Amino acid sequence: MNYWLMKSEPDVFSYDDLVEKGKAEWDGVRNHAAQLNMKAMRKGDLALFYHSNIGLEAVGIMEIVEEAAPDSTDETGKWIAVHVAPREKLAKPVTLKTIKADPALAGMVMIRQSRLSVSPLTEAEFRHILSLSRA
DNA sequence: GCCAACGTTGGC
DNA sequence: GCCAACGTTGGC
Repeated sequence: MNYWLMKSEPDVFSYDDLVEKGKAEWDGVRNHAAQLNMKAMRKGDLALFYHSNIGLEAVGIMEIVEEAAPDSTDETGKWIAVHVAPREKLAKPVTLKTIKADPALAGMVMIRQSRLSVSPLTEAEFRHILSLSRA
């Protein structure tokens, strides 16, 4: 089982939008590093949903329910997307500020490479963020 | 194949 | 609104 962090601007697509839809294609990713991460995703993997630009916080957990397949919004046939479903909304969002201030999370790929929209998390990082959301 | 110019992302 | 990081494009 692998863990991931996926960013979306909430005014475009928020965690609540995902809850409302029940399941959604994570489309529109046009970055090779992010694409590689999505190709490595397996059914059952868990991902944190992070709100970028507005909110700047991890807000919920989702599950990868379908592995990489052609992105329906892509006409070139070059890009893939996965499908995700909501699992659990965090009791308390974990802000970027909190993440940055926590030495246990200093190694997060998202922190090192802030522009990457899909990044891996270690199991320890994933669990640590969940514990912060309950604090 | 290099690199300058330019565009985009995302935090501040 | 600004700027750093970084990916892409295009001239050479």
